[in-house]
Amino acid sequence: MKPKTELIAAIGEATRLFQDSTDAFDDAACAALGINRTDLKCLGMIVEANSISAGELAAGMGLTRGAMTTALDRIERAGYARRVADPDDRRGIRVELTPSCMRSLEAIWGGIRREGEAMMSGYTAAELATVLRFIQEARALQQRDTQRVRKLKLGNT
Amino acid sequence: MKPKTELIAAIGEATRLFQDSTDAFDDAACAALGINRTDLKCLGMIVEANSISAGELAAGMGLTRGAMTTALDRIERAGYARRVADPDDRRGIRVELTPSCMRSLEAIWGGIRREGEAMMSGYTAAELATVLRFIQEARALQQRDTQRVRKLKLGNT
DNA sequence: TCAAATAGTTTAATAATTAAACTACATCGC
DNA sequence: GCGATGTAGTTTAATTATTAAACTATTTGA
Repeated sequence: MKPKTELIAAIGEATRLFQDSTDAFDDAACAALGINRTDLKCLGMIVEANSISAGELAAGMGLTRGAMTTALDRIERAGYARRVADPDDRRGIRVELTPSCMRSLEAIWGGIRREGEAMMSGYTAAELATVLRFIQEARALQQRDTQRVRKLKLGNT
Repeated sequence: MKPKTELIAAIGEATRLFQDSTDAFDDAACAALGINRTDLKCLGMIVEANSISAGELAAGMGLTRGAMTTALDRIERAGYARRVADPDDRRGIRVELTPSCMRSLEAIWGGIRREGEAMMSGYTAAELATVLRFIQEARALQQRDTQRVRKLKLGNT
């Protein structure tokens, strides 16, 4: 077994490479769908929520409502989502994926999801529990540090 | 211990959340530095390479050389990198980080790197080896699937 | 019931990117 | 050596994405 310091350095590097590879995957997904990264992230949020208002979407995306309007115009024109009237608020709309979009997302992510599950089934439950704990701790740490960085003002000293 | 199917589902979800949190961290880093995501990714590539030509940078970023010129203009104006003449090719330039940029990057990433190392030191060497293997397998799988998705043409059926 | 707030759209201006033309230098075949 | 061809980076014009702010329609609540 390698010493811990080496393993720790290797995990740091591997994590960075994994993030790069996630980025490349998302780029390929955008190219396949013929949309940009903003719109892909938007589709992801709609999938999570199942149905979501334009305002909630804008807030979650970190976009202005104006930008959200044009993004939804693009996405709707591409046939991936639809605005539907909000039954509870006549000013509002809700956004839903089209069936065609769900099929496309499945064509892109279905394979890697199934392969990932197969890969993970090669680990013992104890190992999986370790991996899960690791990922959750890493995320918690990263979220705390994001708070710290948000307060950071760099004077470019 | 939870059953494996539950652990597998939980790891999938945790990975997604970790990616979102990485995205949020990078956004905060951009805000602190006063640059955009393109330029942040660019700084990351320069850090990795230590010194890199404009053309290599453009290729790595997936940008045209024209876009690279304007990105480097922005980054140089912000004081984070410098063009220096390539000693081996009088047409070429090489890009390097400024000392000020290195300090800013350390101010942003130094904390999380140290905290990450401290967090990992709470795991046994065997556990770390499992985590490392997991991340590397996940990346390999994702890279194979990226290839597949690159060939995918979706007719939006 | 009317004033203030909210949801979404529109508009004008700005920022980032591409494609293509351009300049300067390097390299390859003769 | 020398000219043809290729390469590195920049410039320019057009396109795309985003913001800020004004605007319309509706809701909320005093």
